[in-house]
Amino acid sequence: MTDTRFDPSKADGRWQSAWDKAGTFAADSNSPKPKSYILEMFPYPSGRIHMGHVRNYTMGDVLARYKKMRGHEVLHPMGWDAFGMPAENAAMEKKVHPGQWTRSNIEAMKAQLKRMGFALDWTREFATCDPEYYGHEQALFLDMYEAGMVERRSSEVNWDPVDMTVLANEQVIDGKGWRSGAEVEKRKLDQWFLKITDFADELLDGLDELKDWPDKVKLMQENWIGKSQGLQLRFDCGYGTEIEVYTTRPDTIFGASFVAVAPDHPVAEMVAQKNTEAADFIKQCKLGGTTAAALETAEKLGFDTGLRTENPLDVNTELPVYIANFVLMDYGTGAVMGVPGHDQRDFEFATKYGLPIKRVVASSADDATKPFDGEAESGDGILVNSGFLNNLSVEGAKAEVIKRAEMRGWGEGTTVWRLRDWGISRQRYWGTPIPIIHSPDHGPVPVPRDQLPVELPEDIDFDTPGNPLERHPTWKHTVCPISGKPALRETDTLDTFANSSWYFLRFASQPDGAPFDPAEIAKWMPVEHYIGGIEHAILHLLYARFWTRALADLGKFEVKEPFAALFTQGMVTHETYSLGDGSWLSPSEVKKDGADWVTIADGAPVTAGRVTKMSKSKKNVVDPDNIIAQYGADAVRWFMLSDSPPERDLPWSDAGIEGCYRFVQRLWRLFDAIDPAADGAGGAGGEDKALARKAHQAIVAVAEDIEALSFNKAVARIYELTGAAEKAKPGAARNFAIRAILHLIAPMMPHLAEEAYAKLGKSGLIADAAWPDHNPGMLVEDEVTIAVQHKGKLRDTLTVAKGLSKDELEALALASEKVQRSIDGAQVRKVIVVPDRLVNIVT
RNA sequence: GCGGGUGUGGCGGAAUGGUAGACGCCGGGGACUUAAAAUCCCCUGAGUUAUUACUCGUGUGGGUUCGAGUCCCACCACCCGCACCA
Repeated sequence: MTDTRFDPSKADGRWQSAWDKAGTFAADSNSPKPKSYILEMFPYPSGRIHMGHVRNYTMGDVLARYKKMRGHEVLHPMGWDAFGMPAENAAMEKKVHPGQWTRSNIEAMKAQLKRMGFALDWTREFATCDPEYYGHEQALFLDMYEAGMVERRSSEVNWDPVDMTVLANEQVIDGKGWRSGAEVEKRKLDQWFLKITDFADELLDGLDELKDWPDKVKLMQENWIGKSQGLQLRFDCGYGTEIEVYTTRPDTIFGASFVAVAPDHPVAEMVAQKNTEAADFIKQCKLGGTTAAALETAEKLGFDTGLRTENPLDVNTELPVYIANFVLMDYGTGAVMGVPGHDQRDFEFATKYGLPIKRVVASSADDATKPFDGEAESGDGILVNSGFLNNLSVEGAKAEVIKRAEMRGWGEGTTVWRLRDWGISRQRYWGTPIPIIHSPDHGPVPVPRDQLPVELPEDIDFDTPGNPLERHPTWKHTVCPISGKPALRETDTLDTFANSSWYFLRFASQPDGAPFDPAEIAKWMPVEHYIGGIEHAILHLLYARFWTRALADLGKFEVKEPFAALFTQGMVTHETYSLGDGSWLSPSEVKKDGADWVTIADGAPVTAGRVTKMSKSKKNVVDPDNIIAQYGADAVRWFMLSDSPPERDLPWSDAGIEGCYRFVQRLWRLFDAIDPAADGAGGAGGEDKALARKAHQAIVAVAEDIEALSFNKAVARIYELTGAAEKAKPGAARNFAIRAILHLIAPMMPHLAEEAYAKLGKSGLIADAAWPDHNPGMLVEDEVTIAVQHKGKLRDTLTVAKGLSKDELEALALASEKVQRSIDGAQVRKVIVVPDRLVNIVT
């Protein structure tokens, strides 16, 4: 009873080294135990760990430690998603080599992660910028290349005409280059693509197997893949010109009032050759960025080509052919038929250019002439004003039009995917070099396997914009592997999403001469729980699923889906602070003065603003390191798990972390209160039994909560049991409850748990201990509280023995004085009884 | 613009269609102390009221039901993603 305070500054480091020394968290693939692979999305080494990482890795850590207590052999690895643009930006701004910058960031962040006491297997650590890792990635790329999964074709990029460089979407701000401020243009380049569309069907169907993925993520992926059934039809424009159009609404064909093609459609280009106005319009369309959001929010512009076509089902209608900026060459056929009445985009376009808006779907035949209320109607109904389609349902009309088109030969029913092939070329230095040699005689040729990895040159400069690999004096000059004649290396590097598309396989096994070992993959994969941010719901997760399927197709292993269960956690948020001039202040620069906020420096008034995601730009960040130093890792971990459900945002608060620290100390005092002499004492009656029951219930409930990742509920249970144990009299039941609490918190507050475990004289580590057993007979309550309602409103509650019959409950409820007063002599018409729950009396 | 989500006290949140607000934070009152810190106890959705009790209350407006935070319809606000940020 000498240590009245738990001192994390001493205990944290002690147990972190103890785990390291014992190799507690090194995964043994030869263990006979059931395997659990717990993985959190690995971080980009930006320089500092942020609270989002802390939250993410704390959740995974609790699961990993819990599974270990449950007798599983756990793989819980960590590494670094180390390629990417920030390193190049640092190189330009701070004149430091991207590799050196990245390596020192990794070192700093690893030390921070260690201070959190995460149960990680550091023996499997790697960074994607390790030549060994990206060398294997190059080999996998060549495997895909040789299997016909890779293609080279022309595609648009954001081009900065002043800096003469390709820009990422995030570097385009309001259509202008972030550094030069120049108007960005779309420019076509030859680039490499992975043919993910060949897997579209599989990736869509595979979603059904993912029982433990959130429905919202599966729905987002489903919509992204975007399988649609429709009609591909041809419009004859005369002069031997035909426009192939794809539509998902063939039923509305009688409502068509124009045809529009993409600015880079062959027909648009043909028109532009003879018509300078058309050429100018297309040039206009090339301004601005390439993102879908930019294209779709831009004002809808069209150019009348002068070409005219006719509706194949309604030859009396002449349809103008437009070039339109909202039509995408990449989707469908690059041309659409415009039906303004039943498509909002077409409606706006038709309104702007004075084209007819015709109703062809209505809720009933009587509404055939009903005017539109300022917008298109895309809902269901029956066909009107549509000749032989009249009175058919939308679905029936679709089938009828497709049937007729196929019969007459002017179109056919087809499936179209929204998903596009994955452009993986990046005109940048800090990435995986694409292992291809451009031979003057043989075209693109794979780099021979024995020459892998193709390593990045170290001596590069970032003094001028553009790709340093392209400018390097010697690196790209090599010889053709076939002819031996001089040839040039591919200077594009792989999209960094490629690096994160197979890292989980490398964590599971890392043999010397191969990317991974199929036997080890079979032992560990799929990942049992994958945890990360919702922002990765589509791209990263779809690409990782694709690589896994592609590699399985190549016969590398059997697993088709990499992540059995997915969990997407919310962000860590914080209040924002700003001065009158709108400049942001960090939480460490402000303090509370009564009800107001002021600067610490000179007491100037501060406006406390909205609670938003912690971000450097708004300065509303709290550095985990400072918090760990002040409160210890366990208080921080507890905060990350408390209160907010893990899938929702977690608002950081100083009061909250202080509360967590107080709870750490409260537990420490409670653990001190175990009295081994009382273990044999105490009966099974009254309070003792109630506390013992609470403890048994908590053991079951906390386990269920952790398995469901409902950490906030587990935390609330532990608070409840702690409160009950504190109030209880010393005795066997109390000792049992306290020991249970010690084990229940072990995955969440491992340093405190180890310290208390040792102090209780236990040998070994609680990290290696088992989850406590419970007695099923101790779970059942023998009394229940019944709600008694009159006309749906609560009038009284009754505490009764569990399992009373409906009649008994009804009698008891009617006997209640409060209920009688409420009924006030009115006639009872109906009584609803839910056993062990409630009685509702209706008068 | 399109796709997906979220909305409950001062704050974070809990609640198989069945007692709304568990648990935590903040706040108020008290105990201990020379004093403070720490700790412990009590109160704490709003309103009316005798501490009895009643009314209102889960983003807004409708609906289904004996009973709706939960189900249905319409709307509002905010957040995430949109293919070269990771």
